[in-house]
Amino acid sequence: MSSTEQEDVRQEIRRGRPRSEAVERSIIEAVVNLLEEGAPLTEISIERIARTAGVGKATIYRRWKGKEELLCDVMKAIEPVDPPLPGTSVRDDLVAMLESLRQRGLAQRSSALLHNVFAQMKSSPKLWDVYHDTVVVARREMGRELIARGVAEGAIRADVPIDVLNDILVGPMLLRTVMRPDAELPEDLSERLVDLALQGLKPQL
Amino acid sequence: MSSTEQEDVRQEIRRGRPRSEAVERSIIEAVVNLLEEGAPLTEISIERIARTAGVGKATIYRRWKGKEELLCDVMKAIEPVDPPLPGTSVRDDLVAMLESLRQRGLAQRSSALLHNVFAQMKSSPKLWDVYHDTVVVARREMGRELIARGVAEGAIRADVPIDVLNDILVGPMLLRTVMRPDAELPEDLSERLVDLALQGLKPQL
Amino acid sequence: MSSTEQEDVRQEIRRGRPRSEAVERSIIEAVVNLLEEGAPLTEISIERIARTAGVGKATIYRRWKGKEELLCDVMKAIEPVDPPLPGTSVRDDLVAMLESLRQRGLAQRSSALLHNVFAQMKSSPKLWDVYHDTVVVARREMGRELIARGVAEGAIRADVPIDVLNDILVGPMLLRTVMRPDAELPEDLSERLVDLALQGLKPQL
Amino acid sequence: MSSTEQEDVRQEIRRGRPRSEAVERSIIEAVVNLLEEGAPLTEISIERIARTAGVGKATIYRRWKGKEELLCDVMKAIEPVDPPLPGTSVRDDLVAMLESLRQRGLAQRSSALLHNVFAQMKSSPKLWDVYHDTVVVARREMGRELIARGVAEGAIRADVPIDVLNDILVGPMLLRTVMRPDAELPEDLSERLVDLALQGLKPQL
DNA sequence: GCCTAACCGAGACGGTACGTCACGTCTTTTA
DNA sequence: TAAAAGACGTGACGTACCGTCTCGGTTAGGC
Repeated sequence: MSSTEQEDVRQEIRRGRPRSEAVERSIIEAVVNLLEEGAPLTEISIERIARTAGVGKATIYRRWKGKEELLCDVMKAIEPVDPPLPGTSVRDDLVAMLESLRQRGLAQRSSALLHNVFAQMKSSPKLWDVYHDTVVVARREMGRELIARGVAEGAIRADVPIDVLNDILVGPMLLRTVMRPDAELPEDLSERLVDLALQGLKPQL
Repeated sequence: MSSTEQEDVRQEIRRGRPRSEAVERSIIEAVVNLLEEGAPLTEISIERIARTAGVGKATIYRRWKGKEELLCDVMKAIEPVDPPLPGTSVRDDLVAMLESLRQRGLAQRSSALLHNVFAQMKSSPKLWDVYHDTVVVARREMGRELIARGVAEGAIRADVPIDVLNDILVGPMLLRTVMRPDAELPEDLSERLVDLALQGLKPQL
Repeated sequence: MSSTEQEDVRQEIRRGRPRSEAVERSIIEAVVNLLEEGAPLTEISIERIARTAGVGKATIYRRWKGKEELLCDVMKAIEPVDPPLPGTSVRDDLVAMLESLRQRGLAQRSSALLHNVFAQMKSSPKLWDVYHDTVVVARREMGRELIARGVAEGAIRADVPIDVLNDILVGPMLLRTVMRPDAELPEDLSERLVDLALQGLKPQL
Repeated sequence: MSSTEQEDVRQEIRRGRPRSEAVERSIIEAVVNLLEEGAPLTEISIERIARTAGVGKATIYRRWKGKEELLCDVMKAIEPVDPPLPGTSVRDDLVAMLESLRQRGLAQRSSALLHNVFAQMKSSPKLWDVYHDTVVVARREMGRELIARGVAEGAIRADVPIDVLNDILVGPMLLRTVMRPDAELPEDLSERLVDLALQGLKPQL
């Protein structure tokens, strides 16, 4: 199901030969393969995708309006699902949330595929927007709920807007994974960042 | 001065007609104008730049190897210089550092030019790398020195690697300016972020 | 009745839903309409015909092998029948034969439909061939019989092959109508051409 | 020199790299080769021409607006020049004029190239028009002058419009060569047609 | 005051990809 | 089984840029 027609759920009787799902899959798979070969986004032309997928160009344009829309669907196909939170304590859940970000960062470095998508997803504004609207916003919502729980439990101060608190927790890890692709990501990084955020940077007594 | 020939400083006797600096300027200015008109990076073709600048294509290729290299020089031309730190205290300097980031974020939203460059600078890896190597790294160095001073003065705990501390301070503001272009950036944001980072998120006694 | 299945007259028991004759008519009518709108043959695609006729493409391909065969049937549908000869004299019959050619020429100029078909029937060799084999050859046969009668009656010299005589009579009118679409076709042209051909171009005593 | 820019004779200073005549030649030659291989006009796509000529598509479109204009220039390149008239007598000149038409007809049958061009030149109205305007009209003018001379010399009757006389002479041969490609063209055909036209079809005393 | 080399604008050149259209075949549902 | 609808692989269309390559014409230093 392409992103352009998601709203087509209404029971319009689709006439004529139905679109082949196999074709849809092979197109997305072709993009994934090209990405895995390390091809930069600019070199992944629609014509090459069609050739790789063994598909006509028109078949691609019938489903997506352009390369960007197609890539959005590809991204959705690759994007891993966030793991459930342990739920033992607010602090542990915060650590788990950051840990999933760290894992994603590691995945980017190990998998040629993810690396390519993320490193160059900065490419198109639309692609970035979709990523932002689906992944980022969803995760932010998760963070907000978590922090609200912490505030209610008295573990987190109540005199600061939740969004600011969220940024303070998520920002550092995101800075490391997205903007500093060369930085190390030690195993205990999530714990340290959460604890530092909670306790502050001032010397402890 | 183009990035491709910086090493050409050695006193090779350049014969023939020297390259016109006016041409160089008008090319960069053309890109800036196109960017200001809101044209997405993909639509800014070399041919269009040449047309806008009233210049032959070869004249561009004589100076830069491609669009990316040209854009790197354009970026250098528009990138504002960081303001000096007040130096009154480590806390004030940290606030000033974050404040310069916040100003940049505001500029991106107000100036069509900066907005375009940044929002889509995620475009090309090379462009990103140049930005990273020149601007980001430079600013990180500034942060590192600042924090080192804070540690020496006893204002910041010494048991955490400086890079981690830096990320904790810079990350939240960067998250707000770069990755959440829709978020508000209140005037006292820098102060609040610094203070929160220093004091921690736990409820204060 | 399509040209591809003319030999299908034998009483093969046709099973399943019978082909709709109305569909057949509406397809040919669609072509005629498009032709009347002045569309050049190249722009009359099978898809457009199907759309105009409100018919599936397959329904067309089930009946004709391609556009040319379809057009042949269309041509048969619009080609007017030759009027009968008066039979009063050989000379009058020759005039009547040429007159029917002249009428056709005038029709081409007045009717957008005929004009289009003829002016560009030069299009496809197959279409031309069909026209030649059905219309031209048939008319030639008519001319041959007429001239043979004239020779038998002593009105036409017997020392020249009939085909040559036929060409001498028909050629000038055809040249005017087909190859010189701008030329005038005065009412007495047929008479004058026949008389000139009979009497010769030399000055009369 | 392409047909689209013939009027560019005015001494405009041509700037930029001049168009290569070799390229121009190789394009036309490519079309000629494809025609000689017997490819029907419809199968001779611009892309195939470009491929055969080892040339970019844009290079073709830079010179000609489309396939038709290109074919017009190709036709000019193939079209043989009419031989000079003997001038001994009006009758001999008329025979020579018809003979050149007959030769052209024979050439069409022998050379795969000419055959293809003429047999399918009926293709495009534009191509036909160009042929008409350059070749046909020119030849008609030749015929008109010839006949006017005959009338002045008293060899041809003066009471008939020259154009009609011309059609009576040229029509039969044209009918044979263009519209009846299967007909025989005996060596003495030109003489016989001229003599028959002059003397008339009535039995001679 | 030439000479010559490199510059400059313009634009032609062989390519590649674009997004659209039509081809003729196929695969659905509905009749 | 036919019919309407429309998806499918194919391939041409005409356009836009790519990066390279000529052109005629400038514009400097070195002779």
